[in-house]
Amino acid sequence: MEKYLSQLNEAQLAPTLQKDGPMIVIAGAGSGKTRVLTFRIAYLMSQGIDPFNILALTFTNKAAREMKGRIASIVGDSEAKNLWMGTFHSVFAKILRIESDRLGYPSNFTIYDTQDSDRLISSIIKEMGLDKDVYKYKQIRSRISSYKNSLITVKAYFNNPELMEADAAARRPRIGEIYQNYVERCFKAGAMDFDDLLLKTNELLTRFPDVLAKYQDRFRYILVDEYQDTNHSQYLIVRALADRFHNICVVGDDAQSIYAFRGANISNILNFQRDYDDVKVFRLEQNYRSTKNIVNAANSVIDKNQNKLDKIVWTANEEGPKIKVNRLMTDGDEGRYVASTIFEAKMQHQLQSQDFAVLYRTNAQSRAIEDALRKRDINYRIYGGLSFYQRKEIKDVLSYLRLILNPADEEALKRIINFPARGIGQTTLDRLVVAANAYDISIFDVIRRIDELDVKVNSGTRNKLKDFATMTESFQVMNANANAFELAEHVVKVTGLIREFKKDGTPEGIAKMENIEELLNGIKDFVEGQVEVADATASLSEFLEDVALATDLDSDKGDPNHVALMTIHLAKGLEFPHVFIVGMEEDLFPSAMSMNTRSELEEERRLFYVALTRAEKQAYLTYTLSRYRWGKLIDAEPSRFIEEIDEQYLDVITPLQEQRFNPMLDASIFGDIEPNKVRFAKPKSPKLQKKSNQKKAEPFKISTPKKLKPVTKSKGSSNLFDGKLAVGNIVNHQRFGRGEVLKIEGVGSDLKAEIKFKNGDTKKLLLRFAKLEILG
DNA sequence: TTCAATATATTTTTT
DNA sequence: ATATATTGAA
Repeated sequence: MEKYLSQLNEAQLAPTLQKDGPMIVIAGAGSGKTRVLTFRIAYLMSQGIDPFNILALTFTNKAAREMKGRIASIVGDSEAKNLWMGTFHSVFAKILRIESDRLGYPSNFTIYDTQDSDRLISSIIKEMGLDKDVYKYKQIRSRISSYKNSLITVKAYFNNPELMEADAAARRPRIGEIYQNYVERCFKAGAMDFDDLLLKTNELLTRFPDVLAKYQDRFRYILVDEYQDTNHSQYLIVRALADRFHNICVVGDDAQSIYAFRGANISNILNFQRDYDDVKVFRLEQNYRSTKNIVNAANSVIDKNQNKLDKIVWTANEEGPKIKVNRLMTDGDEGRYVASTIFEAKMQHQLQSQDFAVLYRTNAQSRAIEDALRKRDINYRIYGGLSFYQRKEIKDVLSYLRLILNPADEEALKRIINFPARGIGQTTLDRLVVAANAYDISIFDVIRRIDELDVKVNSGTRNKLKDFATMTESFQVMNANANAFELAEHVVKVTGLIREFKKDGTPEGIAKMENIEELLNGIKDFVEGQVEVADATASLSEFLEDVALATDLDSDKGDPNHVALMTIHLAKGLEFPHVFIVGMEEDLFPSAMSMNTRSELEEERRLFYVALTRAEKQAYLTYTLSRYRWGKLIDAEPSRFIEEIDEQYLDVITPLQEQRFNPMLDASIFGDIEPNKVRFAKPKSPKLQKKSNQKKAEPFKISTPKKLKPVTKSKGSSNLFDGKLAVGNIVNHQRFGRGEVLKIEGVGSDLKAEIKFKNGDTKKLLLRFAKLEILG
């Protein structure tokens, strides 16, 4: 153990050796917090703490796996195996299965994913005869989710006039009823959604003191990673479990809190010290990951946030190159720029694909990057997005398996009762649902007992339904004797799923076939890794649980030497030598939907902070002048976050690159500029200059060479330094509208104008970025 | 009931 | 642009 502890610095050592009592570790980006957690657990065990008594909650299953592996290498496999380690969802799903009968759930309850929830909510809205344009299922789902995460049960909802009034005021007075129906239907289907896994755990611990006592006694030492991203429901679970021994260690960084949108409550970490007496506070402020340039640049950004804990992240690493900022014409160019830069960097610096990551705000942005990388023959992998297990064909197979385990699972049944087509259409299904609700039994039970119930279906359909039930029951029989792989293989054959995709013959159909094969292989691997599980049913149920809670990050398939493409959210906790952050544009990053309140904007800024601090050696920022969104070419403006970085850390690249990546540079831009349509540019550095009148340009028209003038030449007359803009001018801004110039200040690239807009807002705009039009 | 054509929404992030 | 949902004809 000593040998390992010597790897830690003083700041890391202190929390590692703090054995008992409540403690918080405020850990800056790249400061080695995972190390501290790992060694602390190993240290606890070396001090004689039984691994059965340690609970470690992580943000992803992958993080848990890796940490467990590292602990195993210190204390040995057999000991490490007994640790309780995983995400909140996976750990408490396991506990809920053990204690399910207390809550009236079957132990093999289904876990509904978001799609299942959406479908159920949609059908409830339909059954209730509500207008689906008023009651949008996604909004309802997120509403229900936030109720659950705040522990507002249906009963609590109806006891809370404020909530009901708020929903009524939003012209959706029947949300409560939808909520109630949704909860009842989930219960009837023996299903829990993601939020239920936490909510029901809370219910379990509150309603049954003996259960609480049991787990309090078991989990004598609790560690929570990424504490800044816990929601209220998770907070209460942790507090309840830690209430007896107070051996609670939370680790996190308020500057990296990026999940408020799904209920994470940053005050959990900000207020931790109030929750317990004698909280020991540790700070890890030395960054081991990134260069000085990156650390300082990130600090200069996060400094703009008001709501934060005091912390100074610093590094002893080398200065490193500046952050490269590059402007491109379109998202296609952006992709090509990224691909070429990676290509060249690999050549010049002997780097590998795995040394690079491309991070973006939204999944939709991966497309252009992907295309460019593929053209350059650079290995890449897209993380997140539509995960493997969410693909239609995979969900269909899984639905059959789910139905075998839990015949009450309504969403699984609805998915596959007529796929492959067996003549059971919507009308029939609607009648079955009505009957199921009327008799208060599951749809599957309606089908099984169709002859004794009053259901209006003709005899042909009746037989088809019976065939379906018989088939499913035969699978159930098989499940008792076969392992999950044998069963899945059998199901895929007997149901005709394989045949369905084979006869398709299209490339898509073939891809689906391959996906199903991959799924079967995955099940096979899983079964082989589970040899010690004697009960075959257990293996299927565990597989389904793993699948339901799996993150795309968790699987490590394929060639590991690839460029990683992912959203910034997914990149949290990861690091790469070279990181591209693309789409640095207003309305995209920060997202148009997150600019309404200060706290939303601060979360976006934290997100940018997370993105920057992923980079070890070199960060690149790119933005475009226009980008395809909703299939249309939309003008873009550089993100405010670029100008929030202290300029000394930036290296703005010349727009000459533009011509290289897009020879179709539109030359007409400055030709048809209207006399008083003037734009302003940073005078000494034309690099960040933004052209106006993008809409008039025809990006796909190939210009004649003589029109291909360097961008910098034409700008003379439109340059601010010609003294065109003065205090008192009336200007028009693309987004803020008309306004009056109150003040001009700053020099060089810092030249700013304070403008009072007609909506009453006064804003200070950096002229290098602002797209202004002088009206008089 | 099924298939094909048309309409509609989607793009904020995820366990 | 694309995927899904809805509608209408066979």
